[in-house]
Amino acid sequence: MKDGPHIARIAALIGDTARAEMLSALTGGQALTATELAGIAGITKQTASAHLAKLMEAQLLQVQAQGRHRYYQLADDDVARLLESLMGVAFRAGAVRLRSSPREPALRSARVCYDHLAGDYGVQLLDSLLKQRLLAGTKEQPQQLALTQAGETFFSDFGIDVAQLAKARRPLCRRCLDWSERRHHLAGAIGAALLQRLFALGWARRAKDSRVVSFSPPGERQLRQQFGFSAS
Amino acid sequence: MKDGPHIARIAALIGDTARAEMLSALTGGQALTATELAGIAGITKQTASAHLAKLMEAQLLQVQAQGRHRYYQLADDDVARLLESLMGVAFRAGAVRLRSSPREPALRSARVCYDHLAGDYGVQLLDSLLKQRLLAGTKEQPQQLALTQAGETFFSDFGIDVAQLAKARRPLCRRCLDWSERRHHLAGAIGAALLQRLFALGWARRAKDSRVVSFSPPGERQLRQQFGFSAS
DNA sequence: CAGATGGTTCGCCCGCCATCGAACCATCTG
DNA sequence: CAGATGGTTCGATGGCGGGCGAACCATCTG
Repeated sequence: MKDGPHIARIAALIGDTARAEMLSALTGGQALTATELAGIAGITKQTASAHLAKLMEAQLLQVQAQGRHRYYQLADDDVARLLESLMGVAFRAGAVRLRSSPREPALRSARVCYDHLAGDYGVQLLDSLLKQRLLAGTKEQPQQLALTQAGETFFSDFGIDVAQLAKARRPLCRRCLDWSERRHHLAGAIGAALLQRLFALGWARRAKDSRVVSFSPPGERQLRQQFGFSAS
Repeated sequence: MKDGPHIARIAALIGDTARAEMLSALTGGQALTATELAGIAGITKQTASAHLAKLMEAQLLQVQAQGRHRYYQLADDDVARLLESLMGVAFRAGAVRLRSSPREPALRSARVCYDHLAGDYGVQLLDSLLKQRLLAGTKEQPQQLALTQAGETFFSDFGIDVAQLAKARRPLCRRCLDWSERRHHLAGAIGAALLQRLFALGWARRAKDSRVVSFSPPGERQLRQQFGFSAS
């Protein structure tokens, strides 16, 4: 009856409020230092240090030492997906954080998921790319997405160096399940590059200390026009 | 900084060894009674009862009272997916249950995932179905799978009443990520029906008290032949 | 009805783990 | 070098929650 991997260990790690807070913060994709994380979780450095050590041991995080700072990140986008998955279940269970209710609608509209765009905007964007056949499922493995010929030129025109991205180890296109919309949005190297590009163009920017992404009115217009999706 | 749903609550629930054990057992898809679950988790009925109450409150489980028995099940296949996702991360982190190492290879080969077939066999089966174009991604939403015309007749010939299944609320085809193979296998109503059919034909059966699925030698031959995949 | 079995409720105990203060190392600034 | 800031280690404390025994309700069997 004792089958499979030891779930409880991992779940218990995420199950502590402080650690969950840190992990959630890292879901934003930025690397954060230990003290920043301590601040976010509302605990002292010492305890944060202890927590981070545990998370490291379980390979949920990765560090990058830079001078006297230690930048923590999620180990992997598997971990990011797990966290989003948890949010999905928690969300449905009605366990939405009380204090942030004012910000919650904004989160559902557009937010950073690890390093790409999620929320209503993210979902609509993927839908639109698929409808225009700029992306498509590959033949052998439709769970993987691939750029079509048209898509490749489209993204190049949009200022994304597709060839460069394709060289990296990271999968180019990937689907990621959206907890608020319960549908997929675009992840992978292209997803990340696209979000970066949106920031660079000034169409959107990250809200301070939050995963919320807000579009400028002209940026939103441009987005809708170039990616061709209807008003929400 | 306090964004999104309250992850920790859910994770903490799963993070207790006893509860995790119960949930893992339910990942097998069968409904189990409270005392069975207590036995599996290695605790008394009373504490099991307390745990189950908590899991119910968080909407991770659903009950079905039948006489003096109460049959517990996972609330949803979202929950099942979450658990599989956790297994994936736990597995990678090297937290494989020690005591079951003898059974572990069997688990990786073929097991029940909620109500459909997972493991190496499950993955190969989906691959093969896709390669033969019996299944394909739909145009608008390639994340969803759909039966092709050929697939429909194939499954009908195999003894599965596709039309009947299509009537149900449940999605017909669905992808499910496999923690041991790190690739997808077939879930959804068809996935469930297929596994049932394999049992009914006597090609495979469930090991007692485990998620392991074992194929009979002729059953395996038949499977490889009819679904056309190479030896592993 | 009596007896057996499935589940729940209550109260108490105990162990684990998050938390912090204090002291300590490491790195950067000047 | 001194001072400041980032991070870790250690030890002590306190509280939460999982565990069980006992008693109780519910349902089925005869």
